[in-house]
Amino acid sequence: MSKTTHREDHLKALYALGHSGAGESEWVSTNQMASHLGVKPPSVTAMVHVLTELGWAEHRPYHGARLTPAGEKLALALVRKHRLWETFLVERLGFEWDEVHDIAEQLEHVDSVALVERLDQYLGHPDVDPHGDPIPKADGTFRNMEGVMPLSELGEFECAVVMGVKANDQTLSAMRDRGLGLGSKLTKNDLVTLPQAWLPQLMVKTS
Amino acid sequence: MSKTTHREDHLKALYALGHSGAGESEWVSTNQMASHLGVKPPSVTAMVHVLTELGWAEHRPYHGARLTPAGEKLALALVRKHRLWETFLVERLGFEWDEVHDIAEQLEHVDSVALVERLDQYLGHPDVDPHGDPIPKADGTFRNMEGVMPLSELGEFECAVVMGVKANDQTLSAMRDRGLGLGSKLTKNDLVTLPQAWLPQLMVKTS
DNA sequence: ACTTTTTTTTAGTCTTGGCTAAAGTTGACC
DNA sequence: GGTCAACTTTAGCCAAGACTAAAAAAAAGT
Repeated sequence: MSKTTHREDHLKALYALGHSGAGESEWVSTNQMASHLGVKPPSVTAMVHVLTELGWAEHRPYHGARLTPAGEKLALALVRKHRLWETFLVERLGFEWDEVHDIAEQLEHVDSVALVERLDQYLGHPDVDPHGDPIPKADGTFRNMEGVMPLSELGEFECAVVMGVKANDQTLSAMRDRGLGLGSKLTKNDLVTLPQAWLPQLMVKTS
Repeated sequence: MSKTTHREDHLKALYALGHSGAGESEWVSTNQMASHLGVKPPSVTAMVHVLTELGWAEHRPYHGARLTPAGEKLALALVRKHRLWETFLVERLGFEWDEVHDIAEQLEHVDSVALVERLDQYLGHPDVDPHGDPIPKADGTFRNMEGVMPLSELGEFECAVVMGVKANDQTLSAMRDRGLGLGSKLTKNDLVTLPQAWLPQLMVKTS
């Protein structure tokens, strides 16, 4: 692994372990980090010092470490890359959802802003990855998922907007042929005219 | 870079420098390797010893190194990955052919046989990459490149088709600006109007 | 409050791959 | 054949990140 990759792994661990709860960035213990990364505690201490030096983390000795805002931004970019690649592997290459983590783990360390942005565009700016985890946007914000649900669960509604689609290439292609895409407006009528199999795949929000 | 990535880089250098001519695997000098990899000669000597130990290269001191059949097989797998990723980047993500080398350089080190095979399938088992270089098959064989030669060696001809380009990113970009690409048709007239430096770089076939 | 256990940090070593400087080979030119 | 230049290898050092063992701090138990 490159120097950069090592740092990125520790950043991601800090992010993953510090955001398990709902709130802000929490203090993460050295032991937690070590077992998460499959490494011994002294190695973590050393790397935390490096991250602190870089301004990406802060360290309270014998207490733990947590990301600074700068570190959090970098961690979010990594999460974004990871989830975009997982989405690609499942939706385009046909992997199963449980096969992609290790591969995405490698792909996420590829360094190219242009690559990430083109991949995002190619995938249709997905809001969530194949596991249902939200994909951060380029600016580090998450799409507001408030009120977004499958069309099949919507019940009574007048007008809804397509916020996302969970379907394979073939279905996506068929949907596109019917003029369906992100932002498409749907009415009650579509509930009966659209193929019934699509209803749970269309993530929508009333408007 | 990981241990593996370093070894792979040296394997690829041995392959690239040892197959510039048409024939078999040639002896490659330490200096050649070093300048190709952007590294000092002693570092190359050390890594060649490692590759020798692994049975991937043989070393004649003060003479050079070359791949063993086992090493060649591994190198071909890397070339395959590199060219498949380049094809993906250009054909699916919309990159220009002069933008993709550095990214593919990173992607080729991702370790997953399943990923390469699915990518190959996703791209429709392409025979050549965006530069026209042949993509080795999984078994290490190439498509037939019969009749393809540099434009500079073509001699008399009426009409030729560009089958491949051997140039760095800058030159590729300049070629694109002149409307040159894979499949471009050339006439006798182009021999004088095109930059003379390009003639040995344009791999063509009469038609 | 004191002792004991757990956790964390520091100290020191190993591996890998880079480097410079020096020594050894090769080969070319008189 | 001898000398000199170029190239290659060896020797010895540095950096990064892993590890073990030992010291230091915090937490827990009595």
